[in-house]
Amino acid sequence: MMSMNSKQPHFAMHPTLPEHKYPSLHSSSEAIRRACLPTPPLQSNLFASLDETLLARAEALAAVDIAVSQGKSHPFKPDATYHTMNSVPCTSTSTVPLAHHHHHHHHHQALEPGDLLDHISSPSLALMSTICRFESLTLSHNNMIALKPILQAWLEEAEGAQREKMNKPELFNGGEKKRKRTSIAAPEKRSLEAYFAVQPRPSSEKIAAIAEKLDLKKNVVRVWFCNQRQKQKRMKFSATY
DNA sequence: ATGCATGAGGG
DNA sequence: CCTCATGCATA
Repeated sequence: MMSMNSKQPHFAMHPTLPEHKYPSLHSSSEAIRRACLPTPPLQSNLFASLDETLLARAEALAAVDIAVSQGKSHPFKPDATYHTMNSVPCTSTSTVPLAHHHHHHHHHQALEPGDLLDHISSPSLALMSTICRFESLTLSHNNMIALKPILQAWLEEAEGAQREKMNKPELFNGGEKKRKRTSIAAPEKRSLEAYFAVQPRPSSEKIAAIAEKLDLKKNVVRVWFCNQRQKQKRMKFSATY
């Protein structure tokens, strides 16, 4: 109905530092992406390359509580033949466990590495959403391929960062600004979809006209079309398979 | 789980 | 300007 978009011109002014939480992930992202581009499009072997163990390990790290509680009382089975060593005995890894199941026992032992794991290695909400899209097939093919090494790298980085994180004194804290997400109302969204159906790539002037008609910022409309095109491509891909 | 936003890279 | 991968906020 009305313009519910209460957004700031943050694209015109971003005074503070972008704060990279995962610099290693960022830098490796581009490198891996470019390294994966010249690879032949083997879509048939897509899921063959997506080792279940990789996702399983990521999910296990995401729910450290589970892995910890099980890791403490890890019973070695003499009859089990695990030469691959990375088989985390977590909860069968069906889907990403968003909830935190705290099966913490009150062990009064002297030192427990589990207590360390309990406070760190939060996989960050960003990575979580990526994992979600990974599993819900809302990622492009190239993206999926590129993500496999990234996930692998993250696993190792997380292991190394575990002790560093808890020693962190939280140096610069206080200048946190939340990004506002514009909410496009349903009627406006339906209009945009109608425009998109006839012209998925409108010109700058057309975008401006649409923006004025719907009482939205031009950039909001432009970004909406960009995102809509991305969504369109993903849907085409997932419809193929 | 998904919608809007950002940023790098390409043209 | 775009696409593409990804992040952050939200329903």
